[in-house]
Amino acid sequence: MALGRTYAEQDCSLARTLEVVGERWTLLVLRDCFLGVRRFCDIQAHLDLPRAVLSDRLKSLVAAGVLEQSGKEYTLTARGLSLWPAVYALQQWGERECAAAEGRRKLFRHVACGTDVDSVGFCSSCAVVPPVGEWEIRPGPGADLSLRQDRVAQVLAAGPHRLLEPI
Amino acid sequence: MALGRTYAEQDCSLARTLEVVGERWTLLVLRDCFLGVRRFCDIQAHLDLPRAVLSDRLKSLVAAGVLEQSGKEYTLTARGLSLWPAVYALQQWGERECAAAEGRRKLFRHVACGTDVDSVGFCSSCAVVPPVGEWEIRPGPGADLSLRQDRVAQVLAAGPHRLLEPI
DNA sequence: AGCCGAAGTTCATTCATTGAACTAAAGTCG
DNA sequence: CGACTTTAGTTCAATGAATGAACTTCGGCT
Repeated sequence: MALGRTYAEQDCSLARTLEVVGERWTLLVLRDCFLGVRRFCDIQAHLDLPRAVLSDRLKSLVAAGVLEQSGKEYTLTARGLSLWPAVYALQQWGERECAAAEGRRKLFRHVACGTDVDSVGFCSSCAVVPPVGEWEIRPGPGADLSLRQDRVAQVLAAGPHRLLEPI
Repeated sequence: MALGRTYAEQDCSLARTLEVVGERWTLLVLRDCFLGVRRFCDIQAHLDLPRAVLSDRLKSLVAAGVLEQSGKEYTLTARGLSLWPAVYALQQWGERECAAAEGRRKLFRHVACGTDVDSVGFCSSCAVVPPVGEWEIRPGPGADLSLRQDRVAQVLAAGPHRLLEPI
C-alpha cells in the first residue's frame, strides 16, 4: 500500500487529493482538459508523455470521477471542474516564482467584462471569482511560441481561447 | 531528461511549479512545514515516509529556495509561504470531494477575529484573505484522532494550533 | 478491399521508491 | 566523565513505476 500511488493511512484531506491528482503528469493532463483538449492524441502530442502513462492516468481519473469518457472524448465532470482553483493557484506560483525573463507566459481574463483576473482568480471589476467557463487564456509577453508545434499549442498561440471550449 | 523529476520543455508555468513541488511526498512535507513542523524526525514520524526520500525532498526544496535550513530546522522561505493558497486549495478539494462521513477533518479560522475562512481562504468578517501566519487549524467532526500517535498528530489533536507556530 | 490515423496495448530497459540496516553527532543521565 | 539515547541522516538490495519503441485494433475514407 505505502508504495506507489497511495499515501499511508493519514487523516488528511491533502493526502486524499494527492491520491487522485498527485501522480506524475496527472495535473498537466487535467490542465489540458481545462484548456478544452478532449482527445487522447492531442493530449499526448501536447504533453509529449508516453502513451502508456496517459492511458493509465485517464483511466484513473475516470475511475475517480474527475473525468468522464464518452466515445473518444474525455471531459471534466463537476468534480473535476472544482479542481480549477487548485490548478490555477499552482500555475500562478510558477508564473511568479519561476518567471520567464520577459514576463508572464499566460494571461487570464474574465470574458464577461474583459478584465484580467488576479492571482487568486478574482475579477476586480465584477467583484467575483468567475466560473472557469468564463475565463479566457492568451499568450503573455513571456510566452515562447516556438517551443511546441502541436495542434493545441497552435490554437493557444493563435490568440485568446476560452477555457473548456473544445480544441 | 524527460524522465524523473522534470517535465520536457513546455512553455508552461504549471510544469515549472510541478518540477519543484510535484514529486511524491513533496506537498505533504510542505504541509507539515506550514503546520510548524521543523525537524527531520518529526516530519518523518508524522508522514511515515522513508528517511532517504525525506532527505532527498528536503534537499531539493532548500535548493529551490522553498525551504531554508538553519542547523537542524527547516522553515519556509517567502517563496515557500506563497505556496499556501495552492496547498489550501488542494486540501479543500479533498475535504469536499473525498469527505469523511462525519464531516470536515480539519477546520481553519482567522485568529484575529475568530471567523472560519471559506474554501478559498477568505475571511468574511474581515473581508480579506489573511496571511497564513494568522490562520489557526483545529480538528473537525470528521477527524480520526486515533489514526496517528506521533508528536505532530498529538499537538494537532489537542486543540487549535496556529499555523507556522513551531511544533 | 485497401489505406490511414486515432487510440490504445505490450514489453524490455531505466529510473525512483521502499524499508531495513548502518553511521555519526549531539544531548541526557547516573 | 562515560554510557546510553535520540536525532539526523547515508547506503543498499529489492520492488514498483516511467520511458520509448514496436505492435494491435478500430473506425472512417476512397
